[in-house]
Amino acid sequence: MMSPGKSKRQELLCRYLEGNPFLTDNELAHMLGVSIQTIRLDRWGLSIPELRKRLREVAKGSYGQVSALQKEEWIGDLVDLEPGRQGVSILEVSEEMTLNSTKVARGHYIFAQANCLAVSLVNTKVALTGTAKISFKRPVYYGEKVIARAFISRKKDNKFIIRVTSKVRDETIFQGKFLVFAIA
Amino acid sequence: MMSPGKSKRQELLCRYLEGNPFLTDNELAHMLGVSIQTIRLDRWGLSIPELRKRLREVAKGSYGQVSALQKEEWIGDLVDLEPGRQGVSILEVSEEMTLNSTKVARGHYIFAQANCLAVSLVNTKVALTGTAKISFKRPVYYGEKVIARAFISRKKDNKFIIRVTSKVRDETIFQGKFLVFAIA
DNA sequence: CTCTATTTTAGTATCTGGTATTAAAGTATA
DNA sequence: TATACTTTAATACCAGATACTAAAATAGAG
Repeated sequence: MMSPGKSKRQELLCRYLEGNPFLTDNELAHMLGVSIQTIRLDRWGLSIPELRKRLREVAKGSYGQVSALQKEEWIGDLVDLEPGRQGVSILEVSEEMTLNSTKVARGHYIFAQANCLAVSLVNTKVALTGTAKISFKRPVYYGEKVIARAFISRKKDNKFIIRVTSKVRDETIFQGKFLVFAIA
Repeated sequence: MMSPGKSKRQELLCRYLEGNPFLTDNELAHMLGVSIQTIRLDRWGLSIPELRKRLREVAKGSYGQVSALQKEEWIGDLVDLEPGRQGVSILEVSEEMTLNSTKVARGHYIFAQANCLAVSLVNTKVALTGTAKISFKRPVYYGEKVIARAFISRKKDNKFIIRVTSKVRDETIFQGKFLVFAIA
């Protein structure tokens, strides 16, 4: 049997580190009122890596994400684009896009992909979405690749009506009609 | 005068570290074909901190962002919520949300705020957007605070029709009608 | 070519935040 | 009281540095 003091302390230790992964063993030892050796034993028992490795992980994890999310200016990878005519974009549903309880992608990511693609079809410096009528046909899951195809269905002056259909394999999961304004 | 070898090497050093901040002095010394002491002198001259501090910075920088972006699960700050009835959310348009040439927020952020709010009104573990009819009334600019108000306008079984109106001050900038499904 | 200044390398002591290991206390508990 | 679990201690070692001193290599000017 594990003594209640130990398991309680280990729980606390986890909570502290979740709240602040930048704590050293020394600081933890003071916070929990035990020796540094006990902290190391606990970490070992809970297989929590040392500070430097924790930092490395956080840093690495974010390093990929920084460029992934800050460049999330455009959601989805443009794989084909004929400005003024049609375009295709692919989006692989990553973990950040999903509701954490389920593995379902949040609707606005699917929308964002379609919106980005629609706007990029318009061949001007700036284009803005005016109205949109959209419909999510079925949930999209973590890991699935969403292929969005867009084409301009009508054009008048600076107004474009663009239709976007997003599919996973051959199944349509999203459809939308966007009214986009081009701005000189 | 600084020897050309030195300034060239320092430029390279910067580029290497920009590309990969995880490099140790030792690795840099090998890459640049000089001794480790030279690398340290160069770092000192360029006031580049040691590996561990660089990692700390990257990790810290991203730690703020992790909670800002990974919790970007919900876009906008919920300021009022009566589940099953109505809710209010505020979103301040930050730089990342804008098109970089102009200062106009990209439509999908405005949509995301509304979508998050609509979904959160439904008082179940998981809720998904089925269809939506939305309209962007005018562009929203960097720094503006968007206040989205949502209410359930109809309900039948597990289907909810939710209307969202987003305003900047007293001006309506977005309206949307969402059909949301609750999932047990 | 020589003298001087800059640049580079070497070496040593020290620090932090650990790992790994062995051993000895302290504490419960049957 | 004997046994098992838990905690602390002590020691040797490592990576990746700082800080400092000093010597070698190289460049440039007269």
